[in-house]
Amino acid sequence: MLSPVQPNDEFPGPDWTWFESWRGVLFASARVLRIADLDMIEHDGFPLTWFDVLSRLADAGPAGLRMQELEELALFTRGGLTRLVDRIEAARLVQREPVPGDRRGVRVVLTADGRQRYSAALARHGEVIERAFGQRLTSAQHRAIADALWPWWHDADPADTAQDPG
Amino acid sequence: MLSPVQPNDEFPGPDWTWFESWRGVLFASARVLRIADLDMIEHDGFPLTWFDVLSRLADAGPAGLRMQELEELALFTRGGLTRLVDRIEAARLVQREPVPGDRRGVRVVLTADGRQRYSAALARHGEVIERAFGQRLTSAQHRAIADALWPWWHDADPADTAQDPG
DNA sequence: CGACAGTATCTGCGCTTGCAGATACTGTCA
DNA sequence: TGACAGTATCTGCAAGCGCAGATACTGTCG
Repeated sequence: MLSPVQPNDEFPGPDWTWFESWRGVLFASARVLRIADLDMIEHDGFPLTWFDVLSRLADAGPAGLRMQELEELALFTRGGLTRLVDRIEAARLVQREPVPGDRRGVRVVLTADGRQRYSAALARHGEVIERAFGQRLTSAQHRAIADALWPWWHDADPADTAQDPG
Repeated sequence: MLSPVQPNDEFPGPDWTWFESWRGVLFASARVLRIADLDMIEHDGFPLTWFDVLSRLADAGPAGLRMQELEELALFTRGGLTRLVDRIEAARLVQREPVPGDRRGVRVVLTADGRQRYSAALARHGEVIERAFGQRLTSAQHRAIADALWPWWHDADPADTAQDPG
C-alpha cells in the first residue's frame, strides 16, 4: 500500500513530490519501529507500547498520570489502555494509586523497578534508533526533516486541520 | 514513547538533531496513517491493511501473486496473511486460484469488483494523503525528505545494514 | 517405488485491540 | 435528600495478530 503507483508514474499531477516524501516517511518509520520493537522485546523484556507508557510516566513526575491523561499522551494506544496498564502493573513496573478526593479515578505511577527498567530501556532504545536511523543521514538532512515535520510533533491533533485547504 | 526526553534536554550528545527528525517522522506517519485508515474504513468499507494487499495485487498484473510474494511485499503484515486474505476473499475482492503444476500453492488475484473498489479507494486515498500531508509542506521540503528517506523505500530490508557504522 | 528434506500454506491458540455498554463516583439543582 | 447529567475507568465480546506446529505437496536420491 502506500505505493499506489509503480515506477511508471501516470497518476501524478503536476507536482508529485509529496507522494515520494510520504512514502519515505512511511517506510522509514515502519522499518525503524520494527527494528526497535524487536530489540526492546529481546533486551528489555517489553514492547514499545510499554515503553510509550513508561516514558510518559517518567516525564510526568512523582504524581504520575490519570488514565485519561495517559491515553491522550500515548502515541500508540487508542483504546485498551486499561488492560495495557494491567499488564504493566502485573509486571510491577507501574502501580495504580487512589486519587485523594476522587474515588472514581486512579493515578498511575512508576515503581522504583519501573523507573530503573525504563532508564535502561531508554538508553538502549536511543542507541538503536541512532544506529537504525540517526547514522544513516547527514546532520543537514536531519535538520531539514526535523524542521519540516516539527508541526506533527507539536500539534495536539493535526487531524483537525486536515480539512483546511489553506 | 519516542519522546524519551522532555523539553529540558539533558540526554542529547553533541548532535541531537537526529532525534528530532526521528520524532517528526514517527509522529507524522502515525497521525497521517490514523487519518487515512479511518477515512478508508468509512468511505471504502475496508482498512489500510486490505488496501496494502489490493495495491500489491493491482501492481502485479493479471497473474496475481503467491502468498509468499504477497507477504514479502506487504508493508503492514508480518504474519497472519492467510486470514487477512481469507477476509478479503470473503468480501469477494480477491480470489484464490490454483497454480498450474504446483498443487501446494495458490495465486491470489483481484476480482473485477476488487479492482474497481481498489481504484476508488486509491483515488480517495491519494486525496486524503495529499490533504493531510502533501499540502502541509512546501515542495522543497518534500523534495528534501524524499531524497533523504529514499533508501528506506528502496532497500529490501535496511535492518540488515543497521549495524553498519558507516 | 520409498524415504526424506524442502517448500507453500494453513490451523490452533493465546495475546492484544477496539468498541459498546456497564459501573462507580461527583457535582448541581430542586 | 433525591434525581440526574457528567466524568473516570472497567468489562464483555468480537476481531485481529503472531508464532509454533500441522498439513499437503514437490523434487531428489538410492
